[in-house]
Amino acid sequence: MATTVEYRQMLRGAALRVTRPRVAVLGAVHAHPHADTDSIISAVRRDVPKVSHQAVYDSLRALTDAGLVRRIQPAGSVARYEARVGDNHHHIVCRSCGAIADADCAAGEAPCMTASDDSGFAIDEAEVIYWGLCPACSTVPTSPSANLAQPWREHHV
Amino acid sequence: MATTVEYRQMLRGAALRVTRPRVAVLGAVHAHPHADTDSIISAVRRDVPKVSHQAVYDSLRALTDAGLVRRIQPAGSVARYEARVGDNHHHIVCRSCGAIADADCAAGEAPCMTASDDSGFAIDEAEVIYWGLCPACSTVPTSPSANLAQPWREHHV
DNA sequence: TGCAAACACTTGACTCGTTCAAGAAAACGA
DNA sequence: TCGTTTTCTTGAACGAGTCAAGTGTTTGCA
Repeated sequence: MATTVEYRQMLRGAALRVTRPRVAVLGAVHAHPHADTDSIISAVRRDVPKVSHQAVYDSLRALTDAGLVRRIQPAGSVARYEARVGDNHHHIVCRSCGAIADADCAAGEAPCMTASDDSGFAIDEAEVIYWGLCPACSTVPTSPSANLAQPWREHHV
Repeated sequence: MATTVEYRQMLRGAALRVTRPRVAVLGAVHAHPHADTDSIISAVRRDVPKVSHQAVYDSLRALTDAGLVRRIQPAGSVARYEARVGDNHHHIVCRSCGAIADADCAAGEAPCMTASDDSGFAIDEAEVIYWGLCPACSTVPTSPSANLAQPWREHHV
C-alpha cells in the first residue's frame, strides 16, 4: 500500500498531470485489485465525493495507457483493473462467482510466449486466463451457471 | 465444410431440436470462423431472410451450451464464435485491426493447464490469447491504436 | 507570482451489444 | 394428427462505455 505522495510521484514519473481524481483512482486500484469500474468509482468517491464517472473512466484510460495500471477483461465480465504491472502474471477466474486470483504461470518468465504457429503475427503478449471454480464455489453445490455474468463485486476482498 | 444434413445430425446428436434458424446459424459459424454476432445474423439471413436477431442470439447460446460451437471474446471485442471445438486451441488477435487466427499452443495437448499456484481453484480450462500485429498491420505504418476496439468485421476472411 | 496554453473535469445525451418478456408458431413424441 | 414443450417474433429495456460542448485546473514560463 503506497501513500498519496507516492501516487503523485508515480503520476509525475509517467508524465501525467497530478489531479485529485487521478490520485484517488490510482489509490483505489491499489487498494482493490481486480475491481470493476463501478467499484472504483465508489471507492474514489470516498475521497473525492463529487467526481464524475467520466473522470474515472478518463483517469483509468490515462493510467492504463501510461502503464501504471493494467486492464483485464475476462469473457463475460466488465473491465477490471489492477496495479500489479510489468510482471506478466495471469489470472484465475471462477466461473460461478467471478472471483479473480493472480497466478504466476507455470512456464516461468514469459509463459506460452511463442505459439507453435504464429500465422505471421508479431506477438508481443500472451494473456492466460485459467477458468474454474474458486474454493467456496467448488464446495457449495449450487448451480454453477446461476450467477455467471453477474455484476461481481469485491468477491475477492 | 459440412452439409445441411450433417448440421441437422449434429443438432440431433446434441439433443437439440432441429430448426431452420439453428441449422443456418450452425452453418454460418462453420463458414465464418471468428465472426461476431452481427456478421452471423447477416449470414443466416441469406438462408432464412426473416430470422429475428433474438433467434440468432438464442441459437448461439444453445449451440454454445451444447458444445457445438465455441464462444470467444477477446478484451475490447464483442462476442465471436467458431466451430472448431474440443481441441483447446488458442487465438492470436491483432491489436490494430482485430483479425483473429488460430494457434495450437506450443506446450502441446493441455497447454499451461496447471498454474504454479492455483489459489485453491479447481481449474478446468486454460484460455490463451496472443496479442500482436497481423502481417498486414505490422507492415503498414498506421497508428496501432487507431482502430482498436472497432466493430471488426470479417477481417479474417 | 501571474499569465497563457494545454489539459482535465462536469454534465448530459447517446450508442450499441445484449437481454427480458409476452404471445405466436413450430417441432416432435405419442 | 394432437397436445405439450420448446423455440421464434416482436418490441422494449438495460447497462457499460463513449461522445461532445463548455467550464475549471494544472503547469511551464515570463
